Amino acid sequence: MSNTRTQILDLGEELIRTRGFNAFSYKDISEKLGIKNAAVHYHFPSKEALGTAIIQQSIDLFIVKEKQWNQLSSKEQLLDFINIYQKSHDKNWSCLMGALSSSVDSLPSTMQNKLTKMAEYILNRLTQTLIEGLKKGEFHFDEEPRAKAELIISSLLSSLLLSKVMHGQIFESIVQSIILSVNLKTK
Amino acid sequence: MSNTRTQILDLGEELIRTRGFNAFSYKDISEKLGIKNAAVHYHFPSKEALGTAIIQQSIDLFIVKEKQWNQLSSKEQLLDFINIYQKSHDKNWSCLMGALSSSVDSLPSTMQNKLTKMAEYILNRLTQTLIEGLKKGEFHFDEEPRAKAELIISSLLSSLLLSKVMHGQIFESIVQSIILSVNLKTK
DNA sequence: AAATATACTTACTTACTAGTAAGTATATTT
DNA sequence: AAATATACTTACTAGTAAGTAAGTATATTT
Repeated sequence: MSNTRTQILDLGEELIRTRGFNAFSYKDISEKLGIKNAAVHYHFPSKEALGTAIIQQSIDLFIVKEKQWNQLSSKEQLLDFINIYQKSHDKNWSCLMGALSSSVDSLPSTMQNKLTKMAEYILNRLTQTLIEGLKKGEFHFDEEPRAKAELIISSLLSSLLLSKVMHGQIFESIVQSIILSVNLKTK
Repeated sequence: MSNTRTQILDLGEELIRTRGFNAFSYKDISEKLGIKNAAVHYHFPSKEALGTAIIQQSIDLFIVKEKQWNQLSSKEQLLDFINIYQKSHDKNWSCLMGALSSSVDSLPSTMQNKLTKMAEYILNRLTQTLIEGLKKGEFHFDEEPRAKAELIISSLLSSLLLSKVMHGQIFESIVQSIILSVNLKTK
């Protein structure tokens, strides 16, 4: 796998997560990487192919993370999950799901389907972490684990989006709320 | 104010909330309304002008709603707020904030600024409702009202986005979580 | 050494984008 | 009745979009 291909994928992801899928062009990528737009088409024949590859890369990355989770406590798994969003927040990027779901009706169906798979994959995995953490007594909450997972993912996704628009510390505030709501003692 | 102007505003809002600001053109609007693209430019000289007018329309609508709230209990205010999102969910639309914040870095600064104002306006108003509801004993929760308002807005915004991508009842599930978390007895 | 595969560039096409200048029909005001 | 304002259409421009066909330099394989 060439370096250029990786650079295109990474820059494409950045552009999607800061500007949105429909707000960047192959020219944006080729100029920044010092290549011609046809070179981008060489690696990714269509924007649809690039888009799906970027989503797939994100899924692959999560699968790697997930494997590491098996060695961690449920509490550590949740904190590691939150940390993914923390890193995005530090760069003032939204998450891929937040970036793409808002314009999903304008996306090619291959991207829509991959996005659906990604969402369900991540939600299922976080639900699993919550179920196990409850069983082991690491978490304490009354809601259904799946509903709790939906709430956690939703609020993290939005807090990245709203951080870009609002002043104040909404991301930090949301993270605090999440941690309190599963009864984790972090101090 | 002409009917065409209103139709452009409404269709523009629909396009933003289903496809995103960068995924529609004046052609999409003119064709659907049976007019020429120059007619759209007559009412809104630039896409930036159209975009800011759409955000402003949304703010104006919220201000009207807000005035009605003064006659309602805090509980009713919250349910009415949730109902705004319910109506969007019924149409499978995202909210304007969710639709625009994800691509905020690609938007003209006038739109960015108006979006910031809208976010802070709505968040302040919901915080006020929560503070009053707490004081009057209509709500029961331990968190800071502003943090609670952030969590409610975030989770509603995201649940609209994720509804477009995931199967299942995430919107309904999130609404239930919110209602439980302020200790409203709805039954 | 020749053939082939990889990673591009050059040069282009077609289609669409926002935006504009000038003209026209109709309604409203003076 | 004439002047003006409103709400458009016609016809265009300049720029950008995604995408492609054909060529080239370099590395790898046979």
